[in-house]
Amino acid sequence: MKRITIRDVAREAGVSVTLVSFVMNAKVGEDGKLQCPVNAETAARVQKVAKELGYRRNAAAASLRSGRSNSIAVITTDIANKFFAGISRFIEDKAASYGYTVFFGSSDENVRKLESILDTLFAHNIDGVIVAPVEGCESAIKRLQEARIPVVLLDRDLKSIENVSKVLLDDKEAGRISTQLLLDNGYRRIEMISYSLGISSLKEREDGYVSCMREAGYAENIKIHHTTYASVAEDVRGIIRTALDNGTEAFFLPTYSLSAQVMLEMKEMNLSTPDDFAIVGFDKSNIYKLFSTSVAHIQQPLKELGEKSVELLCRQIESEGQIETIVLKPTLVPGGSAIKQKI
Amino acid sequence: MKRITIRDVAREAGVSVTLVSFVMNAKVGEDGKLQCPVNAETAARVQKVAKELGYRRNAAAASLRSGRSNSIAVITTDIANKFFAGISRFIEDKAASYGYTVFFGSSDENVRKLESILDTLFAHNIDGVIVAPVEGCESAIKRLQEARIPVVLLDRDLKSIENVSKVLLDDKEAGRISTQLLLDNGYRRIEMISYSLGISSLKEREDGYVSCMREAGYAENIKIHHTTYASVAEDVRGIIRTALDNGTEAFFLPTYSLSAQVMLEMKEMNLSTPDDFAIVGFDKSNIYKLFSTSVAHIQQPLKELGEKSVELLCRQIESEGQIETIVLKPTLVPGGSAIKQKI
DNA sequence: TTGAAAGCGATACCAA
DNA sequence: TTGGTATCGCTTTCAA
Repeated sequence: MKRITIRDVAREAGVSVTLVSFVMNAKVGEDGKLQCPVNAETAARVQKVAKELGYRRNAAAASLRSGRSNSIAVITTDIANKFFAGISRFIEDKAASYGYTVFFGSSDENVRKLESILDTLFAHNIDGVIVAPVEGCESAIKRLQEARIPVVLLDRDLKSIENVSKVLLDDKEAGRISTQLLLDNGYRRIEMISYSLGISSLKEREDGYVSCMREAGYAENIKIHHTTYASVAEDVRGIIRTALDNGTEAFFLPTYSLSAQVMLEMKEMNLSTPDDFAIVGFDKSNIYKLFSTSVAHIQQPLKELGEKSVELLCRQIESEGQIETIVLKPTLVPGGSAIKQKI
Repeated sequence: MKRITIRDVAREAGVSVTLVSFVMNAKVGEDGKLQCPVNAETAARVQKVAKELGYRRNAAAASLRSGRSNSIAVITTDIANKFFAGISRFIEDKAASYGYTVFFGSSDENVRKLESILDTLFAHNIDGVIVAPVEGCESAIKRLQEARIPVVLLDRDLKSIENVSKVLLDDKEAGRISTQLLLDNGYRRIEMISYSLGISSLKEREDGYVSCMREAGYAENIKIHHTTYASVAEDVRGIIRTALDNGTEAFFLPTYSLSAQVMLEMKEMNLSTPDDFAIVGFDKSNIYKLFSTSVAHIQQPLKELGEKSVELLCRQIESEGQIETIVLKPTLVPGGSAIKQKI
């Protein structure tokens, strides 16, 4: 079964391959008409023949000739991670609406892996990349830019990179409102557990916490514990034990996994919130509703994050140099875990 | 900045493009040597030059000429869904190890959407497809086969399709052991809530429940409630209310979303497990640990499911007609939600 | 072991 | 509005 080519369609329709190409690439205007320099009747005939013959464009040929591929890449740290999995879906749908197919890749917070994925994608002539940068990936991003591949940074900022669009959460604000909620409810000895990942989003969430504590006059209570993916379970256990002894009253947990880990540990140790600790978690999840006491948490606007990043990328692809940074606001979902303690 | 082509490398290395092509495509044998009909020294020189010049293969050109693309597609119903997001990650990694890049797509349980995704992928010359079939997609799958594109069915079976590899969970067994756990702990009035999706996996889980109940002599207690994604919240509430009145003792919940929904509703209604109902849930999640009482649940071997599907697909791509069906076993994770009721 | 040359199927340029 | 044709970069014969 031979593949139907543009030539077959041209022959059958009695026109040149040029016309067929025009018709097949024409966009439908707002008036419902095809936007291309082809006679409407001819165009209709070509479409009919193409359909009858079961013609499908060969993307490889188109890409070879045009240098574009109608596909974009999304590189997050882990597509199985709650936050990125949620966003990916919105990216996928939005990209499809622009006519782009999406390659997904997971970097595992690892520069080498990120570079190897980019290498593969280079070969595929991708038209643009949405990437959640990892520590130390600046040069990889710069190489993309040198190859004139449009880039959008998602979720994490790289201050040293210019000429990229960015779609970020107002992470500082997230840290602030979480801390403020705790302060408002009478907690003073508020601590934070974070990852030492060297990425802007966590850094900003920490900054938000710190500045809020400072402004409220509790600078001396500021304490940020740092852990890693590998040792989080163990570290969290230790942190909680110490906190019990030290009279810590509350924790701000700036990611889903940290929140889950703390909640698991509290369950294990038979601690309850807000009696033993008040907590504010991060990202949307059923766990916040299902915990013994509902847990207050920050919610990120996944849909906007995903869709905006596609929009900015497409804008760059279509007209080079259209750079923009979008910072979206977090929402604080209240919960029993951060209300005033019974005295 | 012009793109470096195979020609540039050839000129610089003083050899023909043919040789460069050979070298760039050579696989490294077990002995660490390149497996290609090229002098080892020449090959080394070519590799060196290619690296110096920063050569990157143009996948579009290669694909156009060879008809293959070194990329595969994975179409699940929703990449943001816990189960598929988890599996995707394993697929991605395994595919990379075989040298394949992966396109992901979400069908939303919708044949039309699945077909539209396949159309796009057709254009991209994909070498194979891993797909979680949806109700009524048989003809779409058959079209793939006619185009000689290798297919692996994942998670759900289509009895009427021949000549595909399949990677499935032993869903009937999952239904059986869940039900048996409840029976073993003294529950008799066990019911099930399921989706009316017309897919084999749910059907089999239901069959497992039914046959287990029957064999235990409680056929008259068999009851399966069916709901839909759109109305699950509302339906579950109703089902639970009715169950309270009717003296239902336990529920088997064959998906994560059903489990979560039931748990949310129970929390809302201030019901506890196993006192009000015993429950057995599905898929791995923190919610089962964090609920007031830990919840027993079925765990699927995500890693095996993902990796095996890539393996079977690659085997088919490499030697056409190598078909195999793999059925993996579920694991039952016990929990307080299904232990004997205090009397 | 090496090289020359013929396409793969589209797009894009130029001419009509 | 239409058509002819060079060309994108690679793989793949076939011949040397």
